[in-house]
Amino acid sequence: MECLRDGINLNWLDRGTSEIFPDSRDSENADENLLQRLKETDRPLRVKLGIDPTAPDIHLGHSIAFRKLRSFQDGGHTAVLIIGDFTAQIGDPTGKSEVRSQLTPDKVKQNAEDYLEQLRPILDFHTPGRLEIRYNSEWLAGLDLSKILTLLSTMTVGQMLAKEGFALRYQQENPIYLHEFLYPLMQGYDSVAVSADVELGGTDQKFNIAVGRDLQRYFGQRPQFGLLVPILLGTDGVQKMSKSLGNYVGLKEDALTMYSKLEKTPDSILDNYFELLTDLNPEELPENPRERQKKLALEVVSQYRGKEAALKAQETAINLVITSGGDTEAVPEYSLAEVKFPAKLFYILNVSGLCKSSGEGKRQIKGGAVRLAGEKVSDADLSFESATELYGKVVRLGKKKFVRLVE
RNA sequence: GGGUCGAUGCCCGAGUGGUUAAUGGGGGCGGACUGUAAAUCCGCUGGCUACGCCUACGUUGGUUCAAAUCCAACUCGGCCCA
Repeated sequence: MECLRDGINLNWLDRGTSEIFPDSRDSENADENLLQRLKETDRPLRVKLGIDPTAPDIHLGHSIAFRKLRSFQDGGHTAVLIIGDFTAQIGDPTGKSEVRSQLTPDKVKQNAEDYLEQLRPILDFHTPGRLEIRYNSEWLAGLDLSKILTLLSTMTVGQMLAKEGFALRYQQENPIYLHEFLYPLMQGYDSVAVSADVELGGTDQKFNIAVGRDLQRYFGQRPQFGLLVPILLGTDGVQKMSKSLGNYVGLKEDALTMYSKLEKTPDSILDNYFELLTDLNPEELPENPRERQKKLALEVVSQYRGKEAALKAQETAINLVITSGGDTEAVPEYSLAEVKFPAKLFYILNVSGLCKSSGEGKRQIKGGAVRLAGEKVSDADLSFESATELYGKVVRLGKKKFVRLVE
């Protein structure tokens, strides 16, 4: 992924790419063949990627598009990050999406900063000209009604209803609000506002990106290319990765947590994860599925937390299983300072975050899931008189959740 | 605006006056097995430091000894008509 003009090496373009459109691979026409366009261009292309500042943390699922964006950066192009502070108020109707809470400008700003912070390991923030950050309220907030009507008049209801999400909801007789129709148009207008040459997005963004092309054409611009990346499946291997489903790996999680989640990646999606989340050559991966899981976990954690932390997480993870808490160094700590004694164990399970509630804590003990300093606890009402007797001990829930109790 | 149907626990979905946090499925969590996987089997699946006390079937009132179940108004949705 070297140079701009004689960029012979464009292999990165296809890795983990789900679809590029328009897609005429044999064409010499740079308007319908992105590869051709990349070879011909005499200036950095403007590669747009929109982010939604409603969710403060991002996970590996989001990382795919950003990784692709990084590839463009490394190829000498300009990443144009659009922070959808304005569109966030409407909510992308892609997916189920319901009423969105209105975010205050401050909140949006803070989310955006958090977001950018998490992207540091992925994107090139330093090389001049490689990154441009824009807020779409800049051009959307000031649109007047006549302009909005112009936007609206470029599409028909039939076209809107062709969008997968809408079609489904319409068919299932679920409500579709009129303002939701505006979302694709606003996102499309973003492309006009920043003169995008390429827009990246998940496959679920195809419609919106296509609208961008239409609008650019309408406003006399050269239409952008759409480059779609797959939606990453969650660690359950079935549903898409999402925080609300709990099958995610967050970009700002600690090394051990990330490692623990990744090392149990289901076999069925392991190859997929390697392709989308790493740059490793499939040929060079270990044969043994268990070793592959470890390799994946190590590799991905290294990207975000550094190699050293990743290796340490791996070591800790292995030790934890073997010794049930022998090497406790990397285990998250929980301070008992706030706990009032005498205290029940199920209460500690709750406040330390191991369980969602005291009730769950009690149930887990009954179910034989809880160990204290390696010993299985069977008394659901086990209580402790003082904190000192617990200092340094590791509480374990199930196989992979640990907390070390400290002063 | 009119008519009509609907709103149940994370999700779907039973229940239509009376033990009981409320059948069942999914999902989730835990146990066995294993490769800390998949498949399979089993258990758990409102909250509270808890022999008891709270809060729950769209909202608010009402009828009743008793209501998720009956009544009224309201809110929100679907469909049909305009």
